[in-house]
Amino acid sequence: MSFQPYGKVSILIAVATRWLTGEEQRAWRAYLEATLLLFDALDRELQREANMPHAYYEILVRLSEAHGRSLRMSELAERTRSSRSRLSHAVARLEERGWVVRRDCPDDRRGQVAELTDDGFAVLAAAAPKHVAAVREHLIDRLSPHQLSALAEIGDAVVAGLSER
Amino acid sequence: MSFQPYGKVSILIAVATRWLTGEEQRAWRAYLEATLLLFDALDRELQREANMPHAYYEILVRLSEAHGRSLRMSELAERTRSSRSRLSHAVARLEERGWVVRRDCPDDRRGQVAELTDDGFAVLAAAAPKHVAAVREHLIDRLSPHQLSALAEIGDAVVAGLSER
DNA sequence: ACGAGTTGATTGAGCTTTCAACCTTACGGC
DNA sequence: GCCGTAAGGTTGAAAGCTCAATCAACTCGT
Repeated sequence: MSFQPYGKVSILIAVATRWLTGEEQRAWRAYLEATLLLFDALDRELQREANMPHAYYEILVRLSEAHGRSLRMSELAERTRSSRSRLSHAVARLEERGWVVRRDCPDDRRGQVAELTDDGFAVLAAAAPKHVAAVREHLIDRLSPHQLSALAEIGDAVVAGLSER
Repeated sequence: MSFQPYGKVSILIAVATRWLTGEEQRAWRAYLEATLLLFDALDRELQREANMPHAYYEILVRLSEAHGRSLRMSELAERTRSSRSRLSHAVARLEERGWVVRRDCPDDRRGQVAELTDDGFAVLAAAAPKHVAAVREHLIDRLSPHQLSALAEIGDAVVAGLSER
């Protein structure tokens, strides 16, 4: 019987590990596999059609939805679930392309505000239809209404556990 | 009314885009957010505890489960849902660390076989408990049995759509 | 048996992400 | 007001991933 890094019952040195049961393993692996495939597909599609990775698209999305199409860097980082460092680098690239501008924050001299430019908005508007179509084709349209709401609840449960401090 | 890159009904130049409905958008965003948070957490945990990214862990897992703890590169790439290029780079790093060895494939002279070493196995065995605990804590234990089976089915549906040639 | 096309795998360049270090500015207590 | 600490944000280096190019070996049709 070989070692099973998700499923084996194995008495070891330190703590008794609660390995995954068959059902749990099946769910985790299906989810993992689906997510790898889906994100790869979406990333490739966006790269091909709009010349940006998905993370950049999400930055543009969040900015486009914000009042004045602008957000504090820290706020933008939270909304995109990105590290500050990642966001800093990404916004620097977006700024080079003229899709975003950074300005000083009026009420906090440490702060920076990122704002979506008209060019950036146009790029987003041009990219959105194909991206949404891909999300639909690969995820949404493959699920029943019941599965769709289950997915939302599952997502919420996971987010609730991880988004605290 | 502002542009909504997932949800707006907008008549544009070329094709009528089927934007996401409120429900659909909610599911997609919850799933997206959950996945970003979860994968980040798992990656950081693995990096901290075992000094490897999650993709490397999965390579070791798949090898550990295979007959003779070894697999053709192309087979390993498929099972880990990785590109060949990514796998090549990754196995090169794993080989540097002595966790994997590559040898020529006996029946196809183009082929390479990756094999998990004893060291690699030991590293995997040492990393597994904490990794499984993290998967459990952040995902599995937050879901009801019903949600768990729903997640498996959702995953299967998405995989079915994307894994075809 | 031979050439065209395909498959298996690797490589290097360029880009993104991570991590830790850093600087500046704000805040809270005394 | 001053000091210690926390918060906002950036930076550079190291590491991983992607893409296109490459090369060798296999397959199939004729």
